[in-house]
Amino acid sequence: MQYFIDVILPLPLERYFTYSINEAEYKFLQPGMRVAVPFRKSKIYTGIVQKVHQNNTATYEIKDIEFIIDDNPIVTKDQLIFWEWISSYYLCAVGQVMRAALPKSFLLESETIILKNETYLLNEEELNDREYLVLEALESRNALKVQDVMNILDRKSVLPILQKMLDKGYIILQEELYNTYKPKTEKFIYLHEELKDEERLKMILEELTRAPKQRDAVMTLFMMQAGNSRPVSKKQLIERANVTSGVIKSLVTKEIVIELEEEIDRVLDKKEEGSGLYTLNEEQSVAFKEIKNYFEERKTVLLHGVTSSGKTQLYVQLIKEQLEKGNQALYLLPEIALTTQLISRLKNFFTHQVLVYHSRYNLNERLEVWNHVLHAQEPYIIIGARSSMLLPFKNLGLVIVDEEHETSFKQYDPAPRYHARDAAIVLGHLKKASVLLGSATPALESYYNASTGKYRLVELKKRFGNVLMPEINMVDIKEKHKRKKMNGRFSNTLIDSMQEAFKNKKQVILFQNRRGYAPIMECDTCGNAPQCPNCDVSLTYHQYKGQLRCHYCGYHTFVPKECPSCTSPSLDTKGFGTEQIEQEFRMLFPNHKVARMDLDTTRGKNSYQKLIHDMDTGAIDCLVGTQMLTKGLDFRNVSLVGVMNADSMLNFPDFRAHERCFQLLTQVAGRAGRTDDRGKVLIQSYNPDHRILQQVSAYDYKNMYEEQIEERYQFKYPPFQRLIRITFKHRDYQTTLDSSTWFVNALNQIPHGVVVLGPEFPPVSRIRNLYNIHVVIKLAKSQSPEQIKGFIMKVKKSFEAISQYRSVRCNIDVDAY
DNA sequence: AGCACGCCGACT
DNA sequence: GTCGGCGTGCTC
Repeated sequence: MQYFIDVILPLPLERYFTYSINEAEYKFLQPGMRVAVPFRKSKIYTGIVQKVHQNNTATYEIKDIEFIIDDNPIVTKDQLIFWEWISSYYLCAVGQVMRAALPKSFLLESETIILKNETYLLNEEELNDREYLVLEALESRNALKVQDVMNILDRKSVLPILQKMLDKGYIILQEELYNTYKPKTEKFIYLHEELKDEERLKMILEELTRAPKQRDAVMTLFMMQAGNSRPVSKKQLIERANVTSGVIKSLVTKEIVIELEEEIDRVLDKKEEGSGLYTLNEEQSVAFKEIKNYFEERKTVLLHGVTSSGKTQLYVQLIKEQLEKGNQALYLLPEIALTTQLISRLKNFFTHQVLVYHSRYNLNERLEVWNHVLHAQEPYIIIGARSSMLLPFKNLGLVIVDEEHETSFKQYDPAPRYHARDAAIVLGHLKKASVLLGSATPALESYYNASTGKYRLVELKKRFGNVLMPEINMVDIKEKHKRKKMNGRFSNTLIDSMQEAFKNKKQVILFQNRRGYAPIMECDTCGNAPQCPNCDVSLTYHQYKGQLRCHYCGYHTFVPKECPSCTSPSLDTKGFGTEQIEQEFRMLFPNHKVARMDLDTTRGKNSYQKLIHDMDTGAIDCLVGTQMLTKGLDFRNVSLVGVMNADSMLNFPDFRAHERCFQLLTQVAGRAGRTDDRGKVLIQSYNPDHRILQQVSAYDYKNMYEEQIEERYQFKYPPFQRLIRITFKHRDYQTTLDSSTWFVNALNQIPHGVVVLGPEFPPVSRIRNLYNIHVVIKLAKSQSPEQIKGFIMKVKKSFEAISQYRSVRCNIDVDAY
């Protein structure tokens, strides 16, 4: 009898790989377990068992597995189904989904190790220089990695040399498997068993009279142990007893105390009871009941609640109910919204364990979260970004996607290019869990789904505590310029309102969706503007750093003193970014503190947290920032929000530009007046009568929705048609164009009746020296996406077989954002 | 993807 | 000759 397994490997290959196993392994192995398998010449990879079976239809030689890694599956059956769905819907290999889902620490990979062959008696005469160098290095270090040999010989290709040395018998090559996961340990100190009774303890203490520090330590330990069931860590003891580790060491030698190293949990902190108990107000209670009714119908619910209407309180209640039933609950948020403040606030609400999962977690922490979710000893609430939906849920009862309109829920690179909101709904179906989408400015797609009955709509129209929505006013800066009422980028209206806010000891937020000082530096004489050498964009002027920077590839140079083209010294800037606003603020309000929040100021590890903290404590009077400001920040004392220029957002060449502008402006506006007093918002624009700006100031989401959805219908965009975007990238212009043209022609030869647009250069057509071309496929809802996707993959396969186009990168992005 | 293999031009 | 570049095929 022969036995086989099909294995998923973490590679972008469109198939499973079959390995043979023995009978015992056949009985033991289950889908979802990890196995180490040989792959290619000598490498060893980690695979996930997808299927255990006995059908050998293979025409090739099947290898045996190396060994089994797990005793129990670490990936659930539902996950395997989910991976399969992601792979087929978003057109990528299952292996890529596996890569994205599994914490890296789960993936053991082998590395070639070079050892000296001790049994070979070599004479130095026969060695050439390189061989001598390698063997000499092996004398001092008994093992080398391939990388080490590269460094020693100072050249790239060392494998042929090593191969020769292997043939001659000088060295031995070995594949070493790495397991990067290391449990975290901490040292704990226990009183020796025999000293537990007080009599003995007293004796010891008397013996220690001549060592007062040691005596202190023992007493402190005794007290700490008495008042607490938890073991005392060495660190704690040293701190409390105010002794050095040497003191503890002598106590260990005297066998008065015992030191034990124990594994500790990285991700579950010892839980103090959750305290935050909310009572829902009337509007919230009604919404709460509605949501629960719709969940009974097994419908996805869209919660459309104005900013600061208390959506979070509803989430907390719904999650609590699930936890009480013993279910897990998943709370998805955009990465940037996952701040320490928010997480600790949420943790406060729950008596149950809270697990957090996002990109700032290191590999070991992620692995521990995975294991906790998988083994689910008790109900957990999992708070996380996009990728946390790929965790091994057991009994998932509820998924909440907060700020569901956020485009960062769509992953772009690398594949799988999935949308966490859409995939969460599929996950919900699979796990029979309820799904709630929440936003103050829902994505048109979601609102459309709610209006057609695919989802159910629940609304919160009032702010919590009956705070009024901020008053939004337009400032016509064309007019202001004419009347000379502008001071730099600030209109007199804005300045007056800021003065008033500061007078009332309130804070101000200024929004400008562009970082740096100015997006373009230009020569007054010849009009030349420095471009990025690698990308097809102008360099942004960063005054603070004295640099010109490219926002696409990170290229930067010093600011030239004169025009590089005509040597004229009169260089000027065009447009403006947050740096310029910050600078002008300092001139206008020299007595007030200003800070800037954009990618440049939040790069450091804690800088983001610090800005939020300074804002909370009032150390900052005014915060200038980019759209980073809009992501779920909750400042209590902001009374005024100023939008420096709304026009750049309106003139963006994208069919979602208007929707995004509405969302962005509504979200920044929502930062104003979140507590008692009514906040104020001023939007400066050259086009104050623009429909979108009018809709923003009137809080008329409905109207915006109806107009935009009409346009989407007219021009055949989502949600009426699906978009699949194929991107071609290559360093050569002509190759990029030729290859994409070939692809479009091939697609058009298949009778399918879908619209293929392109090839077309996107607005920034060269990034990091790669030319980009887009081809967009528009799919009517009536057309079978499976069939079309099948066609696309077929064309892609033929495409990849063409040798001239081999080096062209070709990405498929389903439901591109 | 990523790696071995093989072919080719450019050097000591 | 030998080094390193790049195109091609293939992974159970």
